Amino acid sequence: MSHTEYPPFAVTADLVVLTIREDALCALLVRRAADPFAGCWALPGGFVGEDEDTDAAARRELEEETGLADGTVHLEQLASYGAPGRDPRMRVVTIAYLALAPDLPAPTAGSDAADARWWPVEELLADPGRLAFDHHRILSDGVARARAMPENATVFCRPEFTVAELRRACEVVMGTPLDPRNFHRKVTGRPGFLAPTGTMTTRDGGRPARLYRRSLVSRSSQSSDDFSTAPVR
Amino acid sequence: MSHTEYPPFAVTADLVVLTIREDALCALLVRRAADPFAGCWALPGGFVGEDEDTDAAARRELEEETGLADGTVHLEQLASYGAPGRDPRMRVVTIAYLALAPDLPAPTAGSDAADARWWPVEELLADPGRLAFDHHRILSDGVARARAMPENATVFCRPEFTVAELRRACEVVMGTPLDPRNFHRKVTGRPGFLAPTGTMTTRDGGRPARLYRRSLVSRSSQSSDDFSTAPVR
DNA sequence: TCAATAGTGTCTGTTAGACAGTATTTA
DNA sequence: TAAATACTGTCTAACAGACACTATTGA
Repeated sequence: MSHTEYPPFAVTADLVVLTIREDALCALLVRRAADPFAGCWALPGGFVGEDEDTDAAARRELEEETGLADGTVHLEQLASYGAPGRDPRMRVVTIAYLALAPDLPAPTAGSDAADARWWPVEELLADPGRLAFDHHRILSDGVARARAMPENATVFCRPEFTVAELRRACEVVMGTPLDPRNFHRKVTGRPGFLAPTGTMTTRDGGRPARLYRRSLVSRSSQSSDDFSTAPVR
Repeated sequence: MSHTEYPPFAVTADLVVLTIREDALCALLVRRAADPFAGCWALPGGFVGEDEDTDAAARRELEEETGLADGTVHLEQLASYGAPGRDPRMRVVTIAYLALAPDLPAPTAGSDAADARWWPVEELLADPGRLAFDHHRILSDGVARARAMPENATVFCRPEFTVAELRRACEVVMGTPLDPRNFHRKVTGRPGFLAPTGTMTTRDGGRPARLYRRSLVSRSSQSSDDFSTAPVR
């Protein structure tokens, strides 16, 4: 580019927020109050501020939408979407973020959202026309990413959780049943992955189970393989 | 955002183009002709056109810079970079792409580049102040991504290549020596990964080796594990 | 002949996954 | 006691990695 003229873009940070509710992977959607797509369900998000880092904008939107402090949530960049015409008003580039959150109370409707609620992703993915803009595609990409990293299923659990609870979270994310005994061995045998609290609980019934907390050991030292203990077809 | 006002951004598509030259992983850089950072080396790239898809802009820049037709090159989105102040002139959001290319003739200087050449990434990564803007960080992210997917090392090879040539490409990408025999068994034993051409070559010396072509079988059916046959320290 | 590289076979330790069996709670 | 869940042990098939060995070229 040899001269200083560049077309102006609007930039938004949009969120694929996933959680587990009633044994189903769910995504947070808001119902749009204004045109375009007024009344339609869409991913939460919004325009990036003039002096705002795009990552910071994502964190801000996340907190506005869920009320969640950072640290409880896993937040990472997903991808960018910049096809012309994806917003009928103007040229918009969207930077999508993937957020994995523990189960939350009913979400609060934001200022520009008529409504906000959790939807099972299976239902959403089955109907490509349900979401505004190209949000179906973004959601689909986000769910695929989440499924590819079941190691992060700990963020779907309470701060202190049992191995069985973590296993059920993994099962929901992956969509496959896992062998409880192999899962237990694998997950407890990985050094630095789970930190035992020393306490027990009987909230799952049966014999009391040890409670664990997510370990704070640096993630870099761990291989990123999953817990696939799928019992095969 | 309840009203229709959005700060304007410029959007660029920048490229981390990697190839292998003389057994070293190299990145394509251009020397900037204009301010800011005039005379400094930077990633190739440029502003996204008013009616241009961001992905298309990346492909266009790639072809302008390397003269390569699509199909010979592996191109994928890397990440977005949108911190305020990363371009001193104005607010710019950069969508970075990772391109893996076979060895190419000396690159042609573009219209806005005073010069263009390949640099060993090791040298570039060792000096964080060498590149313009935040391009050191982007390059670093791109190299990390490339190292994480040695399955794609075939794009660094000629259209028809031997197992040894593919192995050397993998070794360069991963930075580790690989056992030739185990590598051979693993790579030829993976169904649908390599397509034998039926011809042989002696260009590597010694006993003639079979030539292979990258197989066109859908990638989705393959597990994404690597070829790590590292002989350990 | 030797040197170099291609390609195959074989062994060993680790791991995934299947599943038996024991332990500890509530009803 | 039975039912439920937690946890441990063991077996097997597959696989990674180490390395011996044979095959086929050029010098």
